[in-house]
Amino acid sequence: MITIYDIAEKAGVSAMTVSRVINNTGRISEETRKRVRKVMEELHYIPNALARSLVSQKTNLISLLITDITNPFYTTLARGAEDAAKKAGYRLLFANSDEDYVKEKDYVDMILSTRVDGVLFAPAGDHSHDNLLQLQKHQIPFVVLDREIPGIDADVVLGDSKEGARNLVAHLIALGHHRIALVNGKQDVSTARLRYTGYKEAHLLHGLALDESLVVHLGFRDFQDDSALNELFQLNEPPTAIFAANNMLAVGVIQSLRQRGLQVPGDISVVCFDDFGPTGAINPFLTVAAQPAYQFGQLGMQLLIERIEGDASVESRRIMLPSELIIRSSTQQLLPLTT
Amino acid sequence: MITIYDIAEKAGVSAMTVSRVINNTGRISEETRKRVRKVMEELHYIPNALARSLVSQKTNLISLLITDITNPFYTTLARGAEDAAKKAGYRLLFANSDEDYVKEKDYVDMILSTRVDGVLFAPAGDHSHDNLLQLQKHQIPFVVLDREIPGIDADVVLGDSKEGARNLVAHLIALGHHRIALVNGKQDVSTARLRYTGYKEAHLLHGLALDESLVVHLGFRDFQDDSALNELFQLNEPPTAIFAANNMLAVGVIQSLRQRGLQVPGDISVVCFDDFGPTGAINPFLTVAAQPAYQFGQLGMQLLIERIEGDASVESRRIMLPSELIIRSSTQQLLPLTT
DNA sequence: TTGAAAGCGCTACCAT
DNA sequence: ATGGTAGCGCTTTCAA
Repeated sequence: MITIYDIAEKAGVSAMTVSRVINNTGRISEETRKRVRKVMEELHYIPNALARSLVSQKTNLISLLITDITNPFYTTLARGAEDAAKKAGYRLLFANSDEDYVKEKDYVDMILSTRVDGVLFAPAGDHSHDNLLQLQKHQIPFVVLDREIPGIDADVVLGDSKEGARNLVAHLIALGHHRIALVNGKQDVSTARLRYTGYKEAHLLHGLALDESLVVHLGFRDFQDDSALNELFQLNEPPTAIFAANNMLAVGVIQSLRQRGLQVPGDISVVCFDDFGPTGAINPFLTVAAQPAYQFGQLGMQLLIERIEGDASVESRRIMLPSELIIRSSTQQLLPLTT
Repeated sequence: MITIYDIAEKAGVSAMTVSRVINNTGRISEETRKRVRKVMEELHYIPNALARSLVSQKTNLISLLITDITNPFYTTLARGAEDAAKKAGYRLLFANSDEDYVKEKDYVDMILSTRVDGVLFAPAGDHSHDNLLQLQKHQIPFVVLDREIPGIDADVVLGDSKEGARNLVAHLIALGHHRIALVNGKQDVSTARLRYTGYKEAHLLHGLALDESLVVHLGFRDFQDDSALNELFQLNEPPTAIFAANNMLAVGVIQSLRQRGLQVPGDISVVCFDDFGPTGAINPFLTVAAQPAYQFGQLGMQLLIERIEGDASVESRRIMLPSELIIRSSTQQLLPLTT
């Protein structure tokens, strides 16, 4: 491996001078600079980031932890984060927790030993608390994304889950639906709780009675089989519309409905939180509350870099991004029953 | 920051003993081991991977370079790579070249200075040659994914583009289509070339004349506007079917057809290479040649780790994964014209 | 079973 | 404008 000493020797200067040329620090004569540069190129010299980081205590690495890399919401978010990181000269260390607290903990350990400069953290849920605390204890700056964790005071970029849910359900109510099922994520996730709240608020607001038998709690990725929907359709008065609390659940719901021979929106209307990314454009079908995923990543990264490079003692910031109600063809006016 | 010296002092041993406890090397009395372990926990000690790597010359980092993180083919591939890496104790340094040779070069420089143990490299195209050579020059093991690069001798995991294309086109021909357009990626990408070859072979095989005016060369992500399709529909005998050379192009094609008021498959059939990941299940619509994306990543990572840990002088391996023809509702029998 | 010394490749600090 | 020295946190090597 070529080191600055190899360069120094061949260029007839000291290692320090080479270091200065690499970092553009201190005063170096134009002539020396050129000579050193030339030798560096001849020897195909590449600075060793490891050594550099060890002494500078700065890795220029930021860890991005997401919960599901196959979910377009998170990949779009990742692009936003990546673009912002690159612009500021940071590399991304990538991790995927799979909505699993144990995997998440493993990654936190990795992150800690890697000495990243900061972490962009999309937590699996409330129990991520301990993992976040672990970061805090070791003074690693982080920004929380998408899900708020009770008891953790940190910069956070959130979507407005309550309002988005309210709009989605209000839209269904306006179409005449009053038996609206909610297929939700687990209640240890703030977004699931808030979407539930929004769902309830919309009912309240429009004078609709709540029926808890219409609410199904799954995990945001737990739509393995559709037995969970069985109860829904065995009710005396089954739902005429379903609100899926995120895009992955919506995929499961739609598949399940298809298997049951139910047409969307003919037999039942469906809405969900989150859009489907670029490939969703192939068939813009579902009525959704679309979150600005790219901005989640971009803004989060900006906040994080400010923390890293600026005054770390600034008060925590809380950014809430609105979602956009996009009405498509999965919802329609409820037709009067011909019973 | 807590170091092994802090631990050593508090435990009343030398730093070396602490190091041995951490790494489970050498012979240590059970008593000492326990004492050291206890102090490490009390002080919340986390080994510094930087320092460790600097001396061991091993980072346990593998860089995964893909061309498009919003493409489900690559995200599914990434999951495969991640799972295999994790199993073997490697972390993933993530990079996204955006099908851009310059971005790719920037990332290669980063990779080089980071001293990763290896690179899983999905190249932008033939001109990635120089970037790959750069890795070779610095003796970084790598495995090439998805696209073969002329002049680069390395392990490579490929899909069978030629056969997949042949099957897709043969399927269309069997349905009675004989005016089949190809909307392809750029010709500096091996998969685009091979899909073109497969397209031609299918024509040949089934005694169909080739018409170059039916072939449109875009980039795999360059479907900004649909003017490219104008010529296709101004032909005397416009196509009755379109073969999009990958999933992202298919999205563009479908959108464009919709804007032109053409029904798929009623007015025109569409097929493409690559499937659409989990969210595609919401509306399994397109007839595709689906590649085993997860396996691309998993196998590639396995090959890479073998290279890193095993005998680096083993001859290059070339794995070709078949694609699966999945017939869905975007293709139908060509109806006789009623002119 | 344990420890001391040297050094991985680089930069901060103090000299000149 | 340039160089020497020390040290970042760890492991390798040799010694006890």
